[in-house]
Amino acid sequence: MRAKHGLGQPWWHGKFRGCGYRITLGREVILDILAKADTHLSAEDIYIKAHAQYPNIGLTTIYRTLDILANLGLIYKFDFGDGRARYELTKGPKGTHHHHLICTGCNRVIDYTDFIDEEVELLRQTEKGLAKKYNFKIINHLIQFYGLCNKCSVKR
Amino acid sequence: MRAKHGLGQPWWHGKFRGCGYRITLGREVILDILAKADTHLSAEDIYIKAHAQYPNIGLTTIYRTLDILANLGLIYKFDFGDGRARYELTKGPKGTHHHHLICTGCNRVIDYTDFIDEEVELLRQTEKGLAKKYNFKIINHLIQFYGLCNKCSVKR
DNA sequence: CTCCTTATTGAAAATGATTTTCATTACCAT
DNA sequence: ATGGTAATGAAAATCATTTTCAATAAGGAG
Repeated sequence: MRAKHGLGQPWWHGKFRGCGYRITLGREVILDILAKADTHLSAEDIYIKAHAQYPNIGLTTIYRTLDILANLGLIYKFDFGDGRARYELTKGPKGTHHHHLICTGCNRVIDYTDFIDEEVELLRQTEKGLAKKYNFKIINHLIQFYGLCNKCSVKR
Repeated sequence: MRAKHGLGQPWWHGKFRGCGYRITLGREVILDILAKADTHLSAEDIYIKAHAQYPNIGLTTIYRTLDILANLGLIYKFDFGDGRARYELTKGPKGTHHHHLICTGCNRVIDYTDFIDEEVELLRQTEKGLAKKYNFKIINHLIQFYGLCNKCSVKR
């Protein structure tokens, strides 16, 4: 536990406290799990893992904490089309911005970072244009590609 | 009703029949509503409208038909983050491909077509690269921008 | 046009993810 | 150390979407 960032307090304590939220064991466990995750976890996935470390935690707390984290912009909430939300730290362990490639056959999700630079550059320009034209303050974007992975492609 | 496409049968009858689906009154009503819609309708929105024209229709039929339509690629299914799916004809009345700008404050959704050409061109290239690298057959893409509209921006 | 197979339908019940309620517990500023 | 208040868990409530099942209706064959 206590996933520290070098020395001192975990990186998120500051932002958390600054917004009037308290640091609790449950929240530490949840953030720890998110930080270590290498895939996109659902609320229940997180619950299972958290429960192993801290059996008293309830699913309700998972949902509440994820909601706060998403509002603070510390995590992204995704819908990959399978009826349950998935969560991911905004700045992953590697801090790499990525987009998703989703197989509609088996629901596999591939993170890719290729071409990201060109995409991001175009997005930046698009954002600027849209912000001006529609008087919108753009905060975030979502890009996903849907298709069939090689296995599902053959299977069909 | 009977939204014809010039002369002859409605444009979707062919694809529908070709896949072994039957043409029913309920389905005609639903497609008619989608074709006339100028916003992104939820299943319930469609149900309300359909029910006005054809009171016997059930919500179940709406869901089932939307599912078929999405599988046939005749409609897109979107998640704008408010807990209910929204549907839109793949080829709208104007046939314009567009992306979405979503206000996280009030859930308003703006369709935009600006910069679409550049976006689509970049996506095409990205798709090609991804398809090769990950051995994926890419069928579709999703691009959404999230932010605050001017009203919500001020309100906060 | 009539018959027959089979897809489709509506109503009601089931499902399953997420929220809410509420009494209890535990941060943490003072 | 302690009081005010945010946070918690359990259980119940919501709510969109699915499933079940018996009844109905497309639409091809004859």
